[in-house]
Amino acid sequence: MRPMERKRSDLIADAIEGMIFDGTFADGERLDEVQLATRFSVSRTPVREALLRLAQSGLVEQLPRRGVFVRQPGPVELIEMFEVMAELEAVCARLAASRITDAALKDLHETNARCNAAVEAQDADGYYRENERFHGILYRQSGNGFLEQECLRLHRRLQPFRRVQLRLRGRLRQSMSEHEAIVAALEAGDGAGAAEAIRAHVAVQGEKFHHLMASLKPAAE
Amino acid sequence: MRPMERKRSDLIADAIEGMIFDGTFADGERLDEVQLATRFSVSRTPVREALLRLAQSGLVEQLPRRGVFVRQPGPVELIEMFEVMAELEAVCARLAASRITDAALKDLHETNARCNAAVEAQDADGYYRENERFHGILYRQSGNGFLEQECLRLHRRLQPFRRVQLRLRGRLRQSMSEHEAIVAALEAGDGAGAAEAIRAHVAVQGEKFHHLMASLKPAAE
DNA sequence: GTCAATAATTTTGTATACAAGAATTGCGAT
DNA sequence: ATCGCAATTCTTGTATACAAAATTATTGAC
Repeated sequence: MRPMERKRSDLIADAIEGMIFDGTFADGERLDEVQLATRFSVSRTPVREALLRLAQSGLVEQLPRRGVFVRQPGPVELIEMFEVMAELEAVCARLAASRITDAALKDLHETNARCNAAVEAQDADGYYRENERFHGILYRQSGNGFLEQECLRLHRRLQPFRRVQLRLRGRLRQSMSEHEAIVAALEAGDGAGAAEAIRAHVAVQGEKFHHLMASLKPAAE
Repeated sequence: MRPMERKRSDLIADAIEGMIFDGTFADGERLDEVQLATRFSVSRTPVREALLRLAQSGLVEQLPRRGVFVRQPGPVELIEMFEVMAELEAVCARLAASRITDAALKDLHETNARCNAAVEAQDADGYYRENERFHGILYRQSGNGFLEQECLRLHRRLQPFRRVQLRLRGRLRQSMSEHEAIVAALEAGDGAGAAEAIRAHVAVQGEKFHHLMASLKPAAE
C-alpha cells in the first residue's frame, strides 16, 4: 500500500523519534542539526527533513531561526490526548457494532484469548502485541479507513505513555475483562454499550491518573 | 501562541495548498520541484520542504524517487472524512454541554445572529466567516485543546469541499436552524442531544451526498 | 514495423557553500 | 563590579553542486 520506507531522512526521523521516546533526548532539549548529522553520518539536509517531519507530527517544536526542541506533552496535554483517543475508539466501537463482520468478531475473540494467555504467562511483549492487534481490529472494523488511520496515528503517539499504565497491579487482568465486555457489546450489536465500554477502557481516570502523573514527575525538573 | 509564519517554505506550502484547493493543480498531477522553484523565485530547497509538509498533511503523495503527486480524496475517502468530522464535532458538543461557559453561549448566540443576517443579506463571505466562528467556538468549548486542534485541522482540510455543500437550495436556512438546535441543546446541558444535532448538521446524507458526488465528477476524467 | 536493450536525459536525493539572523562574549562606561 | 552595547561566533535558512536512480529516447535486431 504505502511506498515503504523511502529515503534516508525517513530512517533518521524514526531513529530520532525512538531516541525521544526512550529518553535519549530530554524534554526541552535542543536538537542540533550538525550534531545529528555527524551522528548519523549524513549531511544536514536529510536531518532537516527528518526534523521537519517530527515537527509536523508534534514531537518537536520548531522555533523560527532558533532551532528545534523536544516537546514532550505536559500533564494537561497528555490527559487531553487520552481523552481524544478514548472518544475516537468509542466512535470506532459504535460504528463497528453495526458494521463488524463475523470473521472479525472471531478474530477479536482469538486475539483476546492469546492476550489472556500472555497475561498468565507474564509475557509482556506478547501482551502488547495482542493488545495492539485488538485495537487495530477495532479501528479497521469501524469501516472507515480514514478514521482507522487517525486512530493509528494517535495510538502510536501515545504508545510510550501507555506502557506506564500497565505497570499497575492487576491492571492487566482488569484490562482483559474490559476487552471482553467490549467484544460482548459488539457481538450484541450494542453500539452505545461498546462505545461506553471502550471509553472506560481507554480513559485516564482513578488510579491510572495518579500513575500517569507520577511517571511525568522526572520530566518536571 | 505559535511562532507565526516562519520561513519561506511555509509560505510556499500555503501557496501550493491554495493552488491545489482552487484547482490550479489537478488531481494526480505531478508537482515539479524546479518548476515550482522558478515560479516562486526560490531554490528547490524551500520547495522540497513545503512539499514534505503537504505530504505529511495528506494533500500530496510522495512516491520514492518518483516525485510528488496531487492526491485529492476520492468519493469514499471524502465521505469517510466527513463522517470523522461529524463524530469529532459530536464529541466536542457532548463535552461542551457540561463545560461551556455562559460567555461562550452568548458568543454562539451572537455569532448565529450575525450568520443569519449574512444569509438574509446574501453575503456569502460573511456567512462563511461566522460559520467558521461558530464551529471554532464549539471546538474551543470542548475544553480540550488537543481536540480543538485536531478539529481545526480536519475542518481546514474539508473546507474546499464544504463550499459545494452550501450551493444547495435552501441549505443555508436549514443550516441556520440546525445551528440553533445545537445551541439550544448546549444551553439545556443536553450533551447527547447536542451531539446528535451537530452530527446531523455535519454528516453527508440525503441530497448533500449527491451534490458532493456531482462536484467530484470533473475530477474523474 | 515492432520490440527490446542500451544510452542519454531528466529528476530526485544528498552534500556542500553561502547568507542572514540570533546568541554570546568582550569591551567600555558608570 | 555591574550593566549596556557592540563585534564575533554560531546556527539556521537558502542556494548551488553533485550523485544516483528513473524515465525517455535511440538504435539495433528480429
